[in-house]
Amino acid sequence: MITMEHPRIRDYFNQNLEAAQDVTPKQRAILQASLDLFAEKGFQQTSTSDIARRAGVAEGTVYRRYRTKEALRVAVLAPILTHVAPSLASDFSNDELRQRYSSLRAFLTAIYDDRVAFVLANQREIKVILEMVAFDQDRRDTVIRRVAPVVVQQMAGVLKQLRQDGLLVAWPDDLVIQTILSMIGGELVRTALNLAGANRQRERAQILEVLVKTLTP
Amino acid sequence: MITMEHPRIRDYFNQNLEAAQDVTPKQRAILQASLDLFAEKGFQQTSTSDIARRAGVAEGTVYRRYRTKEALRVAVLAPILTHVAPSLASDFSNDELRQRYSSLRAFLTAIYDDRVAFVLANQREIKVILEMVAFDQDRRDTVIRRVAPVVVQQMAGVLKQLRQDGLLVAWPDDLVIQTILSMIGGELVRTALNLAGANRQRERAQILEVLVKTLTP
DNA sequence: TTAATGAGTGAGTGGTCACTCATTTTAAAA
DNA sequence: TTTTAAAATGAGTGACCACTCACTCATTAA
Repeated sequence: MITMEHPRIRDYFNQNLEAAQDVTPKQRAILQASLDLFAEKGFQQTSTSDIARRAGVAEGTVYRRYRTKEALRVAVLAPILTHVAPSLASDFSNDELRQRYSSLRAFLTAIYDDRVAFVLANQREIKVILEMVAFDQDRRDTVIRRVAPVVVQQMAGVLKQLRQDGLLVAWPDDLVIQTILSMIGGELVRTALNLAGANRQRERAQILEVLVKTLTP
Repeated sequence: MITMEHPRIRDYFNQNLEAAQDVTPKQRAILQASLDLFAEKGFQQTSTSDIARRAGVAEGTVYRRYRTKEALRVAVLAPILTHVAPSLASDFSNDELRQRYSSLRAFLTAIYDDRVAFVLANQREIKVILEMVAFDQDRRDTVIRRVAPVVVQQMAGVLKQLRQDGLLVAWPDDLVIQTILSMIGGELVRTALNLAGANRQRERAQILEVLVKTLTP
């Protein structure tokens, strides 16, 4: 289901913060306010006094822990990129799950719903990451080198099995993954641009139809 | 060919400026310098004194025609969005061109090469537009409502003919276009992320193979 | 009870920036 | 040549912003 509940980065982020006992309540408020404001207005458009006001804190308090505004951004995004995001990546190599993907359609449906729900549930956080990464090739490389292998590895197992069962074309894994993610990404962009029609279910069925046709041997 | 020459937005932009006789040379220099600097450093990071210096003009001159920096940004991007970009959209409804797309593969190859070349040749200008649109839903809607119909209309003619000739699946135009653009977009993202392998030609062939398989009846 | 610690404070600082305006330059009209 | 209107100038201005620092105060150790 597209509308199913999905783990929100924000929740993991907060749990992560509460688990860290060296972070005071005010510092936690600062990190949460930063994440919110960066997502709402963008990093540049957010002033440190904005953050202090939203966190209910003096501006100096912001600078007690974080030497610069940029360091604050890193402090907000680093845990998301290192702990939170990977732990949210669906574990397709999980044996139990692998059983369920007895057909190509079932597998594609699962991935589609999972990824769409994940992105929709975490739009704001993803936006902040994209903003940081957009004009910085080095950071782009860092992020992608952390995420890409996980994605490929997660999917490799299922793809192999589907191929053995004669349910999947004999294309290289890279190409299959790129095809799936391109179609899902295209749909998400369409949604972000408000081009999606009223009937989400119908569009979902169409996209899945395209993918099934494309990836059937 | 991916490496073929492609019209650059910048060139059309300059031609557009020279055609407008009510724009003084200094005002033209200001618009050109703005586009360059916005693309190089981003809008926020570009100061009006930067623009004046680059244009070889006093800062007051910048404000003679444009009352705010934001108005200057609009003045730079408006012609690109209204005149330049549409005139650069490949005219697939052109009769001569339609003759050439006698096969689905020929059509897809043409679109792929055209769009990839266009984006690569105009990365900087596209970046400026994306930057403006990223945190502003209204502007996003404005831009998309100007661009989307053109794209759909341009392609509708060829798609109809291909379908009549039995060369294209009987899916709705929207879905076909979304599929094509998703795969091309995916490849561009892959390139932007430095994930593309050394062999561009091979990847191009693979993507086209996927699209041909997907869109053949 | 006193001393030490460190999180928190907020007025302050230097610097930058978007924007203004009194003045000068330019060039076309008279 | 003189007049005139528009274009251009650039020093100036107030607002804002990232960041600092001298100080407060609650908590904990001695």
